[in-house]
Amino acid sequence: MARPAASAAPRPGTPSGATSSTAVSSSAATSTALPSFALPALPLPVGSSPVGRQVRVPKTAELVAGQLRRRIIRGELAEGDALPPEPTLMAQFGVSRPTLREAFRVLEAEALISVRRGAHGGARVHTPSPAVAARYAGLVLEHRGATLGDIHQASALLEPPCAARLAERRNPADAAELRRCLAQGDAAGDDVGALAAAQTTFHLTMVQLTGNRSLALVTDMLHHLVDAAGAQQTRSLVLGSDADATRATHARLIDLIEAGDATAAAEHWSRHLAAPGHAMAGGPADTCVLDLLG
Amino acid sequence: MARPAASAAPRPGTPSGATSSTAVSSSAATSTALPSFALPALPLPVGSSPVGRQVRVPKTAELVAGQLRRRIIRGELAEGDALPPEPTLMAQFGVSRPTLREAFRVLEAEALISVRRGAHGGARVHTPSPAVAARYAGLVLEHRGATLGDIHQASALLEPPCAARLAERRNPADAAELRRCLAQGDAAGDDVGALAAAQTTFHLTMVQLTGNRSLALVTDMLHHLVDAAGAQQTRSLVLGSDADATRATHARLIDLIEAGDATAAAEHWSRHLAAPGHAMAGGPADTCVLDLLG
DNA sequence: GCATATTTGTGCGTATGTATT
DNA sequence: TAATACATACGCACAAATATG
Repeated sequence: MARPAASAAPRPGTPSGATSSTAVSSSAATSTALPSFALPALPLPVGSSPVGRQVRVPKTAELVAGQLRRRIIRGELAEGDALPPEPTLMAQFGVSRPTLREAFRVLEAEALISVRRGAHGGARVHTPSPAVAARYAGLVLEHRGATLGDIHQASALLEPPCAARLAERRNPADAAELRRCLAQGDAAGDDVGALAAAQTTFHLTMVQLTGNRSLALVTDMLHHLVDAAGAQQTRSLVLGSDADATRATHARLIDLIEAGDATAAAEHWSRHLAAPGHAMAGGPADTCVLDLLG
Repeated sequence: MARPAASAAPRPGTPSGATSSTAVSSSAATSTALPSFALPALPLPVGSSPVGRQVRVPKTAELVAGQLRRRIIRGELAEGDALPPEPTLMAQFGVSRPTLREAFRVLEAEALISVRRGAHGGARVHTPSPAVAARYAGLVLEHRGATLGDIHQASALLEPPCAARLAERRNPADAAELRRCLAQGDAAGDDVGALAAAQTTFHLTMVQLTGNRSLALVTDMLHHLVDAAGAQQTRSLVLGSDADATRATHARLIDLIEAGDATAAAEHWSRHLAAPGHAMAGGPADTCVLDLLG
């Protein structure tokens, strides 16, 4: 005997009686409050050309995590929303507690939820953050032995074209936004942390104004990585040159953008990023391999 | 009673008697074969300026996953290596099976291990792949409503400077490597899948030859995303223009690199990526928001 | 301080899949 | 082809830690 009530969901993945692929999708609540989700037929990620593809039977927890993940990414579950308590979710998904907890750990590792215990605890939803994307990219880079200078070089190659694009379109709002970042740095005063953050924000904002979300994300990820790496090891290099010089350089970029001189803006920014104080190009960071995760 | 043997590890995270931060680091094996890892004092990822930082007590499974993850990233565990069976790991880490399984699910979601059951099954180690990094970046982008065209624009802005750099340094080996990619595409023949793969490889190789691992990773991620998105929805757009034209364009880039004309190479590549056939700039993909994960 | 709600970690049993014989 | 042994997958129930009011 044992496994007396294996719940309604008959372990998807095994081709039992799943003839109708159209999920039941019960219209709202019947009487008990268990309508929301149910594990549908698995998508079976078959790939490309070779007809026979390696099959990887997805574990139940993976399916549950996938369901919740999709709802979060789609925006059906927004930042701060509370997920139902464990017993409710167990009933809704038709899985046991260990399985549900496995799904929770996965989503928690992706920073898509955070689980607190105690009264009024439970799982809370979070917006997918560039920091997590950066973390995984950092894993790959660390495994490949990339250096800190490598990452900075990438920024140095990526950002100048963005500056050029801003100069080309010559939108007054862009310059205004950048000046606001400049002011934010001025307001930082003695707080070196706030000053560094403001300078990072300047770079990121510049790319964001381009309007390209992918470039903005990549830039954000790269800056996250230098922050994470720099926080661990070489805390000294940060702000190598004095703040006044960088401020002036940033201000000059805004002028060039306003003037509409694309090539000058790109070249200016390229020089700025190659400067030893800021960029540590060819400097010590070039030989300093990443070591995130302690 | 119950919880009869809570094992040696007294649940790190609780500041019990962890006065000595230097881990014990037992010198190899004592007598029984459980020497390898033990959960050390948690790193406590305290952040930046504000002294009081939000504390997030790490779950045990998270710690176990972190240990294994680090060993994989550091290269101590290489591709294909088999992890010990569950009972052994349970003893080594001093955790129960559900906890260990939670850690397994996390690492499996990160594609750092794959667990098969049955005889000679168990967890097998995998190299961190750009595909996973791309998946998480894709989550962020999808949540932010980025379009397929957005991603392509990023590539279009990122790759030309790489072409310029190759032209500047004028290394014969670079041209040779690119010609090999070209030949690979020629060998594809009628197989459109192989042809598309070869063309993607050309782009990626071009960036890889730059020597910058971060740029290579980012480029790889972007291409992974268009592949994943394109595989789902608009399978038609792929290879919009005929293959001969793109082949000629690719070949021309090699010539410009060999000639050492950096600006021409960059401009040529920029035009190539902006071409409607290849780039779908301003085309239908511009309004086509990402929809990975079904 | 105490009651309550909620997650956390654990032990153990059964089911199922996989390779070997 | 069938039997068998191995290893994970999933389930249930209990005790402990924890945060709220």
